[in-house]
Amino acid sequence: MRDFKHSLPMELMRAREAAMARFRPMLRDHGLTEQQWRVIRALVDAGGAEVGELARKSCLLAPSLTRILQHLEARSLIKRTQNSTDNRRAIISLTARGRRLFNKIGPRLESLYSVIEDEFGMERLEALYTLLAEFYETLQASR
Amino acid sequence: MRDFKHSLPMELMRAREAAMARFRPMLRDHGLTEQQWRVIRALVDAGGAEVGELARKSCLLAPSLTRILQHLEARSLIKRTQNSTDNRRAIISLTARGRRLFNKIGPRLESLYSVIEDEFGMERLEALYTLLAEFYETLQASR
DNA sequence: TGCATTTGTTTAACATGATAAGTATTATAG
DNA sequence: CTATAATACTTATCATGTTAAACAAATGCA
Repeated sequence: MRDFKHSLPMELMRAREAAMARFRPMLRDHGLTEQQWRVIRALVDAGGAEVGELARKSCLLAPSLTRILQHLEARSLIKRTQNSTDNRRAIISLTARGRRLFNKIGPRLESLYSVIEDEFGMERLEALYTLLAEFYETLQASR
Repeated sequence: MRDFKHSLPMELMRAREAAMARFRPMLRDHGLTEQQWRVIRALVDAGGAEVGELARKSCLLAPSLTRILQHLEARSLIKRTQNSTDNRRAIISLTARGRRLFNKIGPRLESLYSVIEDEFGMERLEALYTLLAEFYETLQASR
C-alpha cells in the first residue's frame, strides 16, 4: 500500500494549516473565525450577495453559512435586505461597521501574506496555485 | 488588494474537498468519518502509538483525538494498553476487528485514489506533492 | 386555478476544529 | 525528600463540518 505519509488530502491540509496558523491569531484578536472572515471578504468582493452565492464564494456549506450569518448579524457586521421578486432570497451585505472591520484587518493580513510570498518565492507560489486549480478542475470535470 | 479568488488557504481547501468528496461516501458506508479513518490508518502504519504521537501522525488536535478514540473504543476498533513506566501514556492499537475493517476499506480507497492518479497524471501529482511539502517545510522552518 | 414539484434556506443531530482550563503523573530544583 | 514545574492527556465551550430533514416560496403543469 501507498505510504501513509503520502496522502494527498493530508498534505493539502497540512499546508493549509501551516498558512492559517499565521493568520488565525490576528483574526482572533478581532473576534473573528477564519470562516467569518471568508464571508466578510466575499461580501467586500461581491458587494452584496444571496446566501447560496455567498456559500459558493466563501467555500462554506449552507448550514454553516446560516449560523455564521446569524453571528455576524448579531454583531451588526452584516445586514439582510429582502428581494421583492423572490421572498426566499435575501441579499446579504456588509454594514458600515462590517466594512470598517474589513478595512482594519485586511491590510494586516495582506502583509502576513506578503511574508509567505517572500519566504516561499513568487514563482513556486504561482506554480502551486496553477497545480491546485488544475487539480480542482480535473476532479470536477469528471463528475 | 489581491484578488479574493487567489487565496491560497481557500485553494488548498477546495482541492482537498474535491478529493475528499470521492472518499467520504465509502467511509460513510462503513460508519467512519474521514478523521476516524486517519486514526485507523495511522495505527496500521505505526502498529501502536501513544496519543500524542497519534495526534501528530493523523494531523488531529489532541482534544479531537480524545473524542475520536472514545468513539473508536466504544466500537471496539481500538484498545488501550497501559505503559507500566509512565502511567500518563497509554499505547493505542487496533483490535482484530479494527484491522479487519481496515483491510476491507483500504483497498477500495486505494482504487479510488488510482482513479485520481490516472485523471490528473502521475507527473503533476508528484509535482504537487513536492510543492506542498516544500511549502509546509518553508513555513515551519521560520517559526 | 389548484396542486405536485422544485428551489433557496434553515433546523436538527452528531462529529470535529480551536482555544483555554483542568487533572493526573512524572521530572526536577533546592 | 518535597514543593514546584513540566508533561500527557482530558474536559469544557463555542464555532464549524457533514448529512438528512424540514420549511416556505416559487414554478410547472393538468
